[in-house]
Amino acid sequence: MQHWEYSQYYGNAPIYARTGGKNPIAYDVKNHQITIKDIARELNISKSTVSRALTGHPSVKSETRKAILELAEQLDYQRNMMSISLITNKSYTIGIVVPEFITSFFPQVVVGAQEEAAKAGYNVLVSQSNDDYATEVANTKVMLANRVDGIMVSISKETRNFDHLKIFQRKGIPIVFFNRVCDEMAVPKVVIDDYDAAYHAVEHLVLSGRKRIAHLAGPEVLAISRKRLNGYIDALKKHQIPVSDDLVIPYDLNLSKVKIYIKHLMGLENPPDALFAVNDPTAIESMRVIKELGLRIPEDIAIVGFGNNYGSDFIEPGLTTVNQPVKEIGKTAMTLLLGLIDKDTAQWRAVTKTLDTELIIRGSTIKQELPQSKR
Amino acid sequence: MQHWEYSQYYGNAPIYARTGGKNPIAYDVKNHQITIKDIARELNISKSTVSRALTGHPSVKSETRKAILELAEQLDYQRNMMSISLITNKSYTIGIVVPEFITSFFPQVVVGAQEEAAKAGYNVLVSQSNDDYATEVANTKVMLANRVDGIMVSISKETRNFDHLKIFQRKGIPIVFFNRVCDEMAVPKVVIDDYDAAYHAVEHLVLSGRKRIAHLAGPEVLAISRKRLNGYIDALKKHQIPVSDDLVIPYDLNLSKVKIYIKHLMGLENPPDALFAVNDPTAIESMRVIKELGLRIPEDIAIVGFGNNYGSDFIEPGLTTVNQPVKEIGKTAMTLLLGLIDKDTAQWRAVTKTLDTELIIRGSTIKQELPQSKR
DNA sequence: CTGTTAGCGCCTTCAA
DNA sequence: TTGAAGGCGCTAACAG
Repeated sequence: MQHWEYSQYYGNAPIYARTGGKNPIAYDVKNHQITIKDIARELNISKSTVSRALTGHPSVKSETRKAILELAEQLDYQRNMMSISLITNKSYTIGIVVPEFITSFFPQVVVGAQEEAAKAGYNVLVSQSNDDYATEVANTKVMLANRVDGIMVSISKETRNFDHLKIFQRKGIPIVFFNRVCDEMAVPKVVIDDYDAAYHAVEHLVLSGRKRIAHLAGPEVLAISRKRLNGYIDALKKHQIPVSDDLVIPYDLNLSKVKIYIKHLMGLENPPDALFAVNDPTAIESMRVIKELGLRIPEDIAIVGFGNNYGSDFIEPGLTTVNQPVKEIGKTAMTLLLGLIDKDTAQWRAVTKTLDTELIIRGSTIKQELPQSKR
Repeated sequence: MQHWEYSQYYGNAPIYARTGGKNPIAYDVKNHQITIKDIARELNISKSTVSRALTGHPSVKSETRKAILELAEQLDYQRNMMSISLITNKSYTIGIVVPEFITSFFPQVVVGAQEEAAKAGYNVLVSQSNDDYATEVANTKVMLANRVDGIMVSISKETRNFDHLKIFQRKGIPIVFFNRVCDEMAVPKVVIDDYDAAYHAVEHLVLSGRKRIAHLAGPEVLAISRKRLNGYIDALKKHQIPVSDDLVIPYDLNLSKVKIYIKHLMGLENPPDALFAVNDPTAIESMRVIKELGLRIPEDIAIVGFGNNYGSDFIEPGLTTVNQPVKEIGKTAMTLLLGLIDKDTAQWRAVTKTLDTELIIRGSTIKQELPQSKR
């Protein structure tokens, strides 16, 4: 039996040394991962046989195979993925491009996507753009340079030109959009039914007796904003409530501006009795400002958000909002993406998966007995 | 390593077909990244010359160089990092191991680290363990298999055995711990002064007149928990307040158990008049339960959290908590880590960087006029 | 069943 | 200033 030992000096370069063999060998561990060559040399057989044994090829004498596998385990051999990548021209890496990492939404999507990717042996490279177009472009270049096998994208609020993403299409690298999608590209998308969710959210306000419902709308560039706006409009129309331009505020998702808009709205001669905010952070910030103005929620004004983000349950009153299956979005997008890799581009189908949402009703629209709803 | 500028054609479709040359060539874009070989063949010169020109080696006739660079730009040549990795035995990838991705803390740390890594041309591979030991071990194996050049680690709450991390040390792959560090490993660490921060947080409670201060303490395995506990104890001692075992609740960071503990505490014959929670999510959940019990914050019981997480400013009342420089933690850890890469292990120094914290006082400890403090 | 050879894309001697 | 050859670690095709 051979005997291997590690030197215990943490400060010094750890030496991987073998004693007692016919040819005592010493691997400087730093910069020397065990290779097939090492195993072949040690057992005095050819590299190809070692490779075959390690890859499970049947044509290896069981005796030889056993010796190889044993030694490999002993030496803690790990196949160098770089060479594989070089051969297959694949990186086994998926890029994920998101606009931000501050709210819990995108991190959670990434977690879902990650788990799916891991199952298939893929790694995930995440980049966030701070909702900045130039950064997004730079990030996608990095993805390209890293030869990602596919990308999952949610665009920044500034992105109007999609050339940096079309490059991927051209190179045959599959793209899947999620959440904030690009309408002009015919690629798979994972979304929720923003229109429908918004419609129901606003209808909920109407049915609870509100007549003047304001909307803090997101940037028009984002399909997601347009759809939510349309849902808002159609819900009002359906219930014969006039859509007033005064009450629809276009806004760029910059939270620091919410205060201005809310003060403006509440200062109107005929202020709104409800607010539908394009997302939860906006809704939450609105609530803060409204409370600062000394108004009561939901008595003076009801609030509905969108996203069921972290915090929307413990703010007071609890925020009525649209829940979306966050992890599921990540998983679905990744599954779609992995399905496209290694497939001929001719077979790509621009499917759009629409996941279900659910309106979660809390104290910001309906006065509740408890300080807030149970979880 | 030399830098190579890429073409900036955003608007035009970079076409991988060149017309008008003596041998018009067209590359099937799918699965055919432009290589040095392509350029050499096209210009009818040797591959080595092309390589030299692209890497900025001076010994290339300026005429030849120009032709090469031009064609490279035209064809949008991008050096294949895999071959470089194969040669240098480096992946230009840093692994980051975190316990969770739900609260904003770790995502923000990752963003900070990412930015630093990108500057140095490194990519970042993130894995989260869901605070599960087995997952953490599996994730580190993935890091290893991917030949990361270094790892940044914050351990899970279950991790008591560090063999999976010591492997990196042995292989000469640098490690830097942050936030939740491992005391028994002599490697660089980035932390905040948990003891000091806890001390001041508790002292703040004492100075505001509280006498019976409870503590929901984190798992003893985590140094971070022990330090916060010690800060708590010493602050009490300093002010001649007896430390009562009844008021120190050991808890495993599982939020669903908070309710039990709070009910227990508030049901005591002599209930606490203040609570120091080991982190913000715990503090926030405690506030929820306390409000459910019909008690007032801060009149009946004051609350202090730790972390200044997302949400601690808009919960009501605002949560007094310890702010930590989140992005800075990521940046610092990454800088330390990058400094170790390519250095001889003998030169590694187990420095510990301690970043400054700040106690943010809000309505959960001091009654405030406004619904909550301004941002 | 096993060994030899070639090649993935790139860089780096060595030679011209 | 340029070209040819070798090698990074691995797999696959082709011989034995």
